[in-house]
Amino acid sequence: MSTDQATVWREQVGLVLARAGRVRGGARDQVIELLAAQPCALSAVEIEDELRARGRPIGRASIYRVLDLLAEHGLVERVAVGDGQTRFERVHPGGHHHHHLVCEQCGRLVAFDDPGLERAIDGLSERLGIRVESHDVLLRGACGRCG
Amino acid sequence: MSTDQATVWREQVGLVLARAGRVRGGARDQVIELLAAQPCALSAVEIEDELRARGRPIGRASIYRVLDLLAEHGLVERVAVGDGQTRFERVHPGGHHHHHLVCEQCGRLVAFDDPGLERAIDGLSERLGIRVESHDVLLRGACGRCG
DNA sequence: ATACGTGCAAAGTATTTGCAAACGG
DNA sequence: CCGTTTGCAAATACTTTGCACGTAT
Repeated sequence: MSTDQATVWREQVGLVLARAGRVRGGARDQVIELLAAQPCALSAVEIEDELRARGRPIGRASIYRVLDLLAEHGLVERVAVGDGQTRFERVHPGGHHHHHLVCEQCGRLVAFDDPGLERAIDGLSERLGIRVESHDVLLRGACGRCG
Repeated sequence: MSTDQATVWREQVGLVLARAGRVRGGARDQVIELLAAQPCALSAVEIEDELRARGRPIGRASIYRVLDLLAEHGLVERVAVGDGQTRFERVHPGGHHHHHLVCEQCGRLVAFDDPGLERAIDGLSERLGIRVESHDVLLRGACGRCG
């Protein structure tokens, strides 16, 4: 068995979808393959452009349907950066999740994680009398290259 | 002088816009008045609906222009919740900013703040070698009423 | 008078949906 | 075969822009 992150995720996706009675298809495989190889989140439009650039053009509607399907099964996570585009990135079973910095200079999306931040957020439930199911942190600033 | 939050903000807006050479207008005053009275963020569409319901219909384009103007001058902040709508809420000079919880049951947007969270985020700049200009935290879960 | 403000209609962009054809098991 | 998947085109939904007219100072 493989421990490579991309491969693990690809296998996980295959399992979950098969169990859900889904049949494989060319378009979906392409989207999954592309997402598996990404270090960070991509939008539907970015996926469309990238696949077209690779000579595997796929209908935009299909891309949205694939992303919806993956999101329903918790295989990808929606990342809202605040420009009018929703981005998607793989979610790993273990829960090892991270957050993002949008670089205001180069526009790149950079991932990071921080245990202290997670701890601070975990403490909120109790302190505020709410139940927190999930959370997102978005930073704006300058990335390591631009800073 | 008033210390009421809503009034302070309204006065601040008047000052800044006057200094920027802006002339008052009916539509803008309505939007500002509405935002001043809000406890939390509103979208352009919500503003339009609310003003229409109050018998003061205003063109949607004007609402967007007013919000853009206010945002340019740092008088409102954009809040992205991840449904395809941008929301806006007043920003206070002192910087006393907060974050949001989207209740998955009732859909309400609830504000909260937490010094520990801010501290954790402030520490990131150094630890990650990036420069953080601003940040947003979005929680999903159940609010006090629904939890 | 002059620049700013406003509304309407049209354009733009991201996303969703309907439907018929192609495909997988 | 039969249900799933796909692509296309059309429909939505939010937001932006162009333009003619109204208004504040």
